[in-house]
Amino acid sequence: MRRAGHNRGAARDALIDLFAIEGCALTPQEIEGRLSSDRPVARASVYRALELLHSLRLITRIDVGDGVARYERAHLDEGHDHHHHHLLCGACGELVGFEDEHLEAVIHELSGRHGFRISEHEVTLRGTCPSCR
Amino acid sequence: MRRAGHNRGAARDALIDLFAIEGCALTPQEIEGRLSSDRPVARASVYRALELLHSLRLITRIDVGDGVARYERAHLDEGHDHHHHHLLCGACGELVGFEDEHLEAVIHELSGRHGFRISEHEVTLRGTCPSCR
DNA sequence: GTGAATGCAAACTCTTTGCATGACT
DNA sequence: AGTCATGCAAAGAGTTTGCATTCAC
Repeated sequence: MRRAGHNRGAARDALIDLFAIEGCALTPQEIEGRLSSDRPVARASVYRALELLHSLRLITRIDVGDGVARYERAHLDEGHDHHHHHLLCGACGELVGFEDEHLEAVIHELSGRHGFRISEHEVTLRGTCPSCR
Repeated sequence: MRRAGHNRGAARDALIDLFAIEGCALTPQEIEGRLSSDRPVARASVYRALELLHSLRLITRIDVGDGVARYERAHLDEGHDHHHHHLLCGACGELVGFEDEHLEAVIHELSGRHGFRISEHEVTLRGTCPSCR
């Protein structure tokens, strides 16, 4: 499916496998670490593969404001849309995903009202997780 | 009002003045540029003042995913809450703010349902602005 | 006068790029 | 064989930190 003019290679394969397993957001560092325990992958290859997958809309980039990028697979499976957003704990840094169809509905409705043609949206809630309260 | 144990200085004064004028998100680079046309302010002082104001909750940090931080004054005035979110044009990079009380209501309602105590939230819509269509 | 804020410059981290090597088709 | 992905190392950008100086109280 990604034979949209791109070959496969060790780094890309490994990245795809990782995203198939891991559902939520990962930083490039985490990705490099996980991959290197199996077969070492150069940092540059991680970034290049991430860029490619992102441009093909197979992964989503998330930025919670700590200066590092995070990526997770795009949840665009036909039928049930597993699109989700994130809760970030300011104390321990835990990042968890959540879905809310009401929120999606409001954003979708909103999208028609500002002259922009909206293609993506991102919602981040910050606070304190149950364990850190 | 920010005599919460902090003195004033040229850099902080200038930053506060700037945020009083400029309502929407600015990057540290933009801030340094604007301030330097008046009285030069060192980059380090910009970052330090931003950190301070942010820790005092007087400004908000926004990250739209392009690798640079943005800050704008916190719209927490009593009475009318001018809290807003952002539309980002992927083509020209323009960033504009919008308010939507319906969206706020949904997020507020949502906040009680995940065990987290939510203190902030951030919504970014990405797409194409009218001029870039 | 004392302590805190500022400026300068160097250090650090994350990310990107150039170029040669190696792999996939 | 030819093309494209990978690895390594160096470059680039944004941000942070150390230390001496200057300013605010």
